[in-house]
This record gives sequence, structure tokens and C-alpha cells, in this order.
Amino acid sequence: MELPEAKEKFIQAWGAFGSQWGINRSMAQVHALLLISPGPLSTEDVMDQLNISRGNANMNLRALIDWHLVDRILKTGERREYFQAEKDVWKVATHITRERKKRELEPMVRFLGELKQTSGNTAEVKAFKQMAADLHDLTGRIDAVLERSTRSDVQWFLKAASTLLR
Amino acid sequence: MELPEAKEKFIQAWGAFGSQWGINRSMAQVHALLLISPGPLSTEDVMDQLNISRGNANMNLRALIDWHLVDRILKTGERREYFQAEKDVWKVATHITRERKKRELEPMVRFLGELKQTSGNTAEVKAFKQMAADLHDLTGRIDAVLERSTRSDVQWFLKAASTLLR
DNA sequence: AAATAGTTTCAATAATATTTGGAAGTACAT
DNA sequence: ATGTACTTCCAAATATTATTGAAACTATTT
Repeated sequence: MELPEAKEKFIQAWGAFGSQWGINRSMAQVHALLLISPGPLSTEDVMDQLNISRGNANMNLRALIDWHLVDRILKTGERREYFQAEKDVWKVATHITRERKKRELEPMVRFLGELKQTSGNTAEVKAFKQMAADLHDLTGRIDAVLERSTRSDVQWFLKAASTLLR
Repeated sequence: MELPEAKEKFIQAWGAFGSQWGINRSMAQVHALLLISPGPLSTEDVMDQLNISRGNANMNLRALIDWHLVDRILKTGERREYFQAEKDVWKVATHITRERKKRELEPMVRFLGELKQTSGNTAEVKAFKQMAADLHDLTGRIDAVLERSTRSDVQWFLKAASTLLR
């Protein structure tokens, strides 16, 4: 396969994959484009290559910066901002994991904890509280595993080990 | 908190959580309702409790069966079908993980593998192939971890161990 | 074999999420 | 301080996705 086709397919696939996981398609596509671009791109480059509006490009670039997946680059003597993706896929995975953990998983764990206090003793209440407790336990464990596996020291260790074992 | 309020909040929260992760809100809500119901429910029960249409209830119940999260129950002497959620949250997590792995992650791993064959030697092609290779490696490792951690024997072992360690 | 009770399908509709494009804002240069 | 080059915001338009509801279908009962 030649580059232009591969590039296009990759951007489409990354966008579709993202939207299956609740990440907006454009944000994933902008990320894909930056991931495979050797150098930093300007907002206009992104607009042109993905055929999206300035507002859309800008909004998603900011969101990606917010997720720590993209850095703002200022070239000396140029006013325009450039954007560059974090290329280390381990870091990418870590940042995505930590953000979603913080924004979505942790609030769910807290909420399930609260539900365990529901009052009553009927069969229905018991089934409810049991489920809340089980889910609280499960999500808490998942949270703990993700916490450990995305700690920067563990990251460093895992990456080094897996390079050696390659 | 009293049951009706807790129930309502749980269904809403599970629905919102699901839709953040690319699972349709109604499907997650039907699942939530069945998870906290002590016995099996009929399509009508689901329709009434969630205020959704028959088509919607039916479609999502079938989808949940497809995901191995819900079983069809036939009561003797009754024509109507009943539905009951798998209550073991470890199994729930396993089934969700395995389905998404199969439907979404595995195709992505294969696709990234293909992209590594892109032809060319420019800086742009090299950056592209490097990223494809790195992502292929990363997604492949994640796939392997999920494969191992959702094997039914491992499930059994983990569940037993974590009960002992509680 | 007709009536009944239930399930499934799917085109139309509604709800939700995304995208646009222009106006407002900001900061640098002249 | 005005013009210029750019960024950000946001209400309106569009696209996408989910939901409805009624008709078609299937299985059971009389």
C-alpha cells in the first residue's frame, strides 16, 4: 500500500475506533493525523488535511492538549502555533487511561459506594445493595489496577523490560 | 437513600456511563434494571419500568443476550419470555471485555499489522511505519493481557483468591 | 383453521452529538 | 493606536444515532 492510501485508512480507522469508545471522531482523527506526521502541524494544516472547519480543528486540538496527547509548539520568529503529538505510545496509553479513570471511573466508584447505604430490608433492597457492593468492589479493583499500571515509575520499568524482551 | 430513588439514580448512572463508553444508553439501562432486579423480568416489565417502547426493549434485550449478559428464561406453563441478568460481576466484566476485544480490538490489531507493510522510504513514510509498528505492538500487548485475564480458568482463580484476601 | 398472545422488524421520527462559520477576542507589529 | 494575523467562542445548522409504533411474523391455544 502507498502512503496516501495508508494514511487515509489509518485516520479513518482511528476515528472509527475512537467513536466506538466514546471519543469524538474528529478528535481521534486529528490525533491520528498528528501521530503520523513527522513534524508539528498548524491549525490550517489540520483543517486542510482533514477537511474540517477552523472551529472544529481548534476545539479538538485544545481537547487533545487537555488530555496531554498533544503539545503546543511555538516556532521562533513565527506567530502561528504548531501542534505535535506525543509519539511514545506507552505515554499515549497512560495519558488516555489516566484521564478516563479520573473523569469517568473514579466518579462511578464513589457513586457505587454511596448506593451501598440504601435503606431497607426487603428482597429487592437486598438484591440492590448486593449488586451495588459487588460493582463497587469490582470497579474499585479495576481502578487500583489502572492506578498501579499507569504510575510513571511502572511505565518506565515496563517499557524498559519490554524493550529488552523484544 | 430509599430504594426507588437509588434505583432510578443507578439506572441513570449506568446508562450515562455506558454511553460514555460507546454503549447505547438504553442497552445499559436495561442491563442496569435487570442487574438490580431479584427475579427475571418480561419485556413489558422492562418497557414499563424504563418508559421505553416495545421495539427498543426487544432490540436491547436481544443485544444483551448476544453479549452473554442476559439469559432468556422460560417459565413452565407461561408463553411469555422472561429475562434475567448474569449477576456475577466477574462474569459480566469478562463477557463485556471479551466481546469488545473480539469486535473492536482484534480487528484494529490486524489492521495495524497490515499498515506496517506500507511502501516507501521518505521521512514521512518512516514516521508512519514506525507509528503503525508501535501501535501494533501496544494493541497486541493489550490484547494479550486481556486474553489472559479473561480466560475462564484465570477468572475462577482470581475470584477465589480475591475472596480469600478480602 | 381461526383466534390469540406474544415477538420481531423497520421506515419514520425524535433526540443527541458534532460541526460549521462568523463574530468577538487577543496579541503582536507598524 | 490601528492594522494584521491569528485564536477562541458559541449559536445555528447538520449529521449521526437511537427510539418509536405499527405492521408483519411466529407460535400456541381453542
